[in-house]
Amino acid sequence: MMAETRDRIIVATNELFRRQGYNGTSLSQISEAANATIGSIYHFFPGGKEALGVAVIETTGEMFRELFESIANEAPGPAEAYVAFFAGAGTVLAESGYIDPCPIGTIAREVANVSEPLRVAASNAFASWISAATRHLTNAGIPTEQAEQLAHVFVATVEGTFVLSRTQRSTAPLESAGRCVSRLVTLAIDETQRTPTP
Amino acid sequence: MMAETRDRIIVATNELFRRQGYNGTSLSQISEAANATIGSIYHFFPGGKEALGVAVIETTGEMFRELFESIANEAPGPAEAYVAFFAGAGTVLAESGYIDPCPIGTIAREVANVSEPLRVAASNAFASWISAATRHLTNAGIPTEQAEQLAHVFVATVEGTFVLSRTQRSTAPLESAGRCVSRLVTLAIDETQRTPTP
DNA sequence: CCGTGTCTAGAACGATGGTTCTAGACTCCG
DNA sequence: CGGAGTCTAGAACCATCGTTCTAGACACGG
Repeated sequence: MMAETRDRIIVATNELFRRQGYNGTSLSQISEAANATIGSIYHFFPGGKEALGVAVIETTGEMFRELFESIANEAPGPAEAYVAFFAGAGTVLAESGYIDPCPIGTIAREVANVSEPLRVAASNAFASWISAATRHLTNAGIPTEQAEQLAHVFVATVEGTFVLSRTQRSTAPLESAGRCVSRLVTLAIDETQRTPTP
Repeated sequence: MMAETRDRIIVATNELFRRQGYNGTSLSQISEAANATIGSIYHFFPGGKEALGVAVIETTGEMFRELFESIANEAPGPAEAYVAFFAGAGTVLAESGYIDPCPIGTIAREVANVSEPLRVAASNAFASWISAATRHLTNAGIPTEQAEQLAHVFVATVEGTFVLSRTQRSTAPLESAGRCVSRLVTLAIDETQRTPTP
């Protein structure tokens, strides 16, 4: 009973943040969307809106990391994984009427210089994605340093295409990004195989 | 006299939006930072905060497009241009204490589903960057379709690395992105030269 | 000197923001 | 029953939001 309401609050907040950002969303909106009174929100998140934001970032961060890992595991190869990831994001984006698929980047840009707790939460979420992608790429045989570089670019491109595709209401940037990231990965693997580890 | 105040308002608003986003910035803050009364703001922007936001996006959009073009012209080759662009962005970011270098992406994510005028302004700004980059790449001999794809990825990566670098307070993502985008460009040019246009 | 147009000053408006607080309702173990 | 703990209801708080409005300051051609 208790976790149910808490989860409803987080889910509703997540969607509202994705649609209108952190500062553009009021607690009364959240209360209405989650079918929970403002008193309930403060009961579960005594730190108020900021604490709720941190919880949303942490939840979403884990969710995306798991999503990436499951797509990476199911894909026939590393290169295909990235195409599949961007393609999936495109479908979600278009189906939702071009609501932002990810609240983390939005919140980060709004408050990175204003709220340390929120900035740190976002930074941790990104870091977990980067290390998941790095792990995935080193498993494919790419040397650590280069894998980290590619992982950075992957995460950055994800966030960047979300802005671009959403603003232009088109999935074309996502598709381009999938192809390009996948090309970078195959290129790195080819190089590795030409010069095998001594 | 008149254009002076108007410019001061736009410059101050630009910086405040970069630091705290659109909804996180109040007109009273803008008024104070620009040394202009709220009456002045409404005199120059009768459409209120939204119209001011559109003006900021348009101004910044042109500024970045010109910046890209001048860097592209000065660089010894297409590949070097992108490394230089990301490196320059990194310097600006670090020097400013990791304030967002670009208000457009922030505003876009906050209000793309809430304010059509702002969404359209952001979309136009991005489109102008994409077409500038596409022009630059086709001039280097890359076929149109592939040039457009690369231009999409370039712009998306710029916006994405801004979020990432700012949140993590590190210029590493920007450097990785410069290297990777530049590698994609040289790769495309190499392919073009191997299979010259019939 | 006058008056027209541009720009600024700042009070006033209703609405809503996040937060706090006190009661009340519910569950569940004894 | 009963009472401790968990959760909800909703009024009340002050601050601030974006916007509007009316006066006044200033410049300048006649």
